[in-house]
This record gives sequence, C-alpha cells and structure tokens, in this order.
Amino acid sequence: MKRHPIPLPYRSQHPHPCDGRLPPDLHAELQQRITEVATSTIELARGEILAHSGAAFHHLYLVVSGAFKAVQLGAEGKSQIVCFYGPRELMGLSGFSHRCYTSDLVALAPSVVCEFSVQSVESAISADRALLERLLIYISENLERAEQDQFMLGSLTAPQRIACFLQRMQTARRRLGEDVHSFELPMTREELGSYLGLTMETISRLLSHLHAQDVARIDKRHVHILRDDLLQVWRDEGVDLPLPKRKKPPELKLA
Amino acid sequence: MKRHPIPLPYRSQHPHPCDGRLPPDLHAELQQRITEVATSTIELARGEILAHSGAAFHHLYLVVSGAFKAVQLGAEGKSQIVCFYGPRELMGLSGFSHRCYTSDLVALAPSVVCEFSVQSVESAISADRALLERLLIYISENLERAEQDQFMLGSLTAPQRIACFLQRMQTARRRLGEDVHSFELPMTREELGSYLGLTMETISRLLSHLHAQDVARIDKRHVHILRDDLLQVWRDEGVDLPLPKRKKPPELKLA
DNA sequence: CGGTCGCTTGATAATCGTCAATTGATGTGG
DNA sequence: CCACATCAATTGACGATTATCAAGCGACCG
Repeated sequence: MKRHPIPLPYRSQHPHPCDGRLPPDLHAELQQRITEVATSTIELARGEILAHSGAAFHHLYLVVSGAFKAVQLGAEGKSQIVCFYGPRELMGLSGFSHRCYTSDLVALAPSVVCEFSVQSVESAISADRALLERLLIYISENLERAEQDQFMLGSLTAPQRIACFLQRMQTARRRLGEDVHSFELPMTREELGSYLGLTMETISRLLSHLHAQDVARIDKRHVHILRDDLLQVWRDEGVDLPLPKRKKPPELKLA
Repeated sequence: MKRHPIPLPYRSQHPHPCDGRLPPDLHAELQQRITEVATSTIELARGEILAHSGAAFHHLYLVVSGAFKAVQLGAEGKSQIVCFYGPRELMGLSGFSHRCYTSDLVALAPSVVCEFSVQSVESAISADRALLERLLIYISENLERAEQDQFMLGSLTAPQRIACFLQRMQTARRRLGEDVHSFELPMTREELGSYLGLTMETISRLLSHLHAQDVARIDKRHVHILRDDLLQVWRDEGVDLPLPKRKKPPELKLA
C-alpha cells in the first residue's frame, strides 16, 4: 500500500492524478473544485485493506483504477460482501452516521484510489451549493443501489440474480464508455456468491449454464455477452438448472 | 389523506406539530431550525400512499405517528418491502439521485407525517453547517441500515432473520424511550415476510415456534419478549423448525 | 349473514446448500 | 526444472431449508 501525497500547490500545475477520472457526470468546474481537496493517491495490491470496519472515518476514496469489495462482518465470523466498487466510484459514504467505516474496503486487484479528507469535503460543500447537491446525489445513489440489492436478495431466484448482476456490470461499463459485451470479472466465484447470497458452486453452475445455452461465453474471469435478449429473459423469468425435471404446471383436478 | 398547511408565521407562536417529535438526537436549536421549513402535516389512513415510486421528488417526510413501508416494484408485478419506518424517522432520502421517489411510501396504520420541502431543506443546509452534518448522518444511517438488511437477506437463516428483526424493533423502541419488551407489530405477516425475504407461512410458523419455546409471547400483532438471551441465541446460531430431524454433525471418518 | 382478510397448520416438493472428488493454474523451494 | 502445495473453479450426488399448495378458523365489514 503505497501512498503518494499530492503537493499542495498542485492545482493546475501538473495534470492531477484524478483528471478525467472523476465520476463522469461532473461539470468541469466541479471537477476542478474536487481535485482541490484531494490529499493523496494510494496504490494497493490485491487483497490489501484500504479501510477497516469500525476505524475512524476521516477519508473518502475515489477509485481511479482497479476494483474493491465492501465486506460486512457479522457475528460468528460470518461475513458478506455488500457492495463492489469500480473506477470512478466513491467509497466510504456510509461512515457519516457513526464517524467510522461500516465495512472493510478491500482491493480485488492492484488498484489506485484518490483520497479526500472528510473535513475538507464538508467545508467545500458548505461553501458551494452545487457541490452539496452532488454529494447528496452520490450518497443517495448508494442508498438506491443497496435497496435494489435488497430486492435481488429477497425476491429473485439464483438465475435471476446472476442475470441481474451481469446487466448491472453492463450499465456500469456503459457509464465508463467501455465495451458492454466483453469484460473481466474482478472477483472470484466465491466473492460473487457472497454478494448475491449464493454459494460458489451455484455461481459456477449458473455461469456454466449461461455458457451452455449460448447466452454468454464464459472463460475464467472473462465474460462475453452474446444475447442481451436472453439475459433479459433470465432476469425476468428465471430458468431451471441444468438437470431438472422441468416443472409441469400441475394439472388442475377438475371437480 | 388530509393535509393541514402550517401557517407561515407559525414559528414559536403555537406549539409546532413536530415539537418533541423530531429524531431524538437533535439539539434544541436544530429542532427549531427544522420546524421552520416544515410546510404541512398530513394525516393518512391505513393503506394510503404518501409517495409514489417514480413521482417527482419535492418533499421529505418525518413520521410523527403511525408507521410506513417502503415498497420497491420489480418486473413482473413482483414487489418487495425494503424498509419500515416508525415515529421520528425521515422518509424519502433515496430520492436525491434521480429527483424522484424510488419506492412507494404506504401507511401501515392511521398515521401523521410532517412534510418538508426539499428545496428549503437544501437551502437551510447550505446556510448551516450543523444542519448539513445532521442530514448526512440521517441519509448515511439509512445506507447503513440497507447494508445490514443485505446481510440479513444474504447470510442469515429464517429463524435468524426473525430474531434479528425483533431485536431491531427493540432498539427502535429504546430510542423512543418506550417499553422494549412489549409492543405491537404494525405490519401483517405477509408484509414482514416480504421485508425478510420469506413467505407469510414461514413467518407464522416461526412466531408460533418462538411462542412455543417461551422466548416470546405472541398474540396476533402483540409481541412480548420474555427471554432476550434466547432471542440472542436464535440470532447467532439459529434453530431448527418444529418437526425436524436434528442434524447430527456427520461423524468424521477416521483415516 | 356471506365474504374477505389475516393467520395458522399440515403435506409435499423444489431450489439451492453441503460434501466430495477432480482439474488446471500459479507459485515456491529444493 | 520439476515436485509439491495451494487456490480457483467445475461437476456430481445428496439433503435440508423453505416455498408451494391446501384446508380451516376467527374477526371484521358492508
């Protein structure tokens, strides 16, 4: 975990490490103002922990490259991944309530983040109404995403969850302007299972099944979506697993 | 749904409808400032909808009395409850990102809410640093709660979820200074099932089981917790349902 | 008084977890 | 450079948790 402080008179001298790497919907002037409160960039190797659950909440982190998981620790040593973060996403926003991080932030791959002091961010917000609205939007987006995850976990079957997840990967990449049909998964099957409330084995079977039905081509971590329409069917209606007796709608017994 | 506008020169003339009903951790001066941006109080009957998913986001709502559910609508007419709200909680905070409500807010019982204009709230926040921190805390609390729900749905068994839910009811009542061991559930079994990712029948069986084991006394919607310690055991370790073959840990075959 | 609603309880079945064996990739040290 | 260990992933067999289907009951309402 290598830290690279950003010298204070940085602004507008060199290209800033975050240039062009802020969330894509920020106006230029806001990008400017945000880079002014950045304090460091940090490099992490796979598996390194950027923030510990319960630790004092002093920084927000913007993902510049790589990917992260947010891990909640439960009783009995169990844990679950509650969020994945990719480039241009802001991490740590759930820390405001208790002034400590609520989950571990762990790098899934070699990654770079840009660090912001919470205090500076709050000051900048008080001074600038537009910035306030932006922060409210970001934190509110996270809330929205968490509620969608609740829906996935509570109401969708395993095949629907995988399909839903893959579609979200696609929209994330669309926002970044990258290829929507071909991408690498930054996480293991086990991590994906943890996030979706399933086991590694179920994830593996479902990915194999997607491959077998030519909905997508899956090779290790590489995913190539072949049929968006079929993926949509998976998400809406679900499917049965490889070796099932198909469910015959039980014939209504006529009275 | 009866609306009662709050006359503008209200402040400090009559007792304000929200007096003593704001979130319990607000300082007096902040309470004062918040009541100044309240626009109306609204009375709702059971089943009435305060905000529709997708509708324009112009107001935040503080529950004065009663209770609400936040319902997410999915494809295929399915829907899930993603949050319950009780007295002194603020609703609508996930609307900032798209400037529309992300779920239906439905009254579970005859209820009263206090309505705040989003615009006024944002202005008040820009003007007052302490208020900003408060709002960040509230929205961040919601995010935290949603992430805990993800953990429940993804990692806990049915008995653990019920126990977890009952414990949360207790902490909610503790914050309000009300009896922690005896309370009414404001929702039906079906609604509770929707929230916990279970069916009505499973909820019913589990509540019966809690009763049968003298962990709690359950009569219709009334709950009386008898053994906090056993409830904790249910949450940590789970239990088996009424008629099971107990799982014998398969004897390790010695090599 | 009939009808709907909320709830309970039982019997059955399906989804998905658990356990196990195997393979390939990666990395490490002798 | 190759044995060896480790880890991610795949696949199969089996079983348990929990959903589904069904029947019945009390309460409330028009």
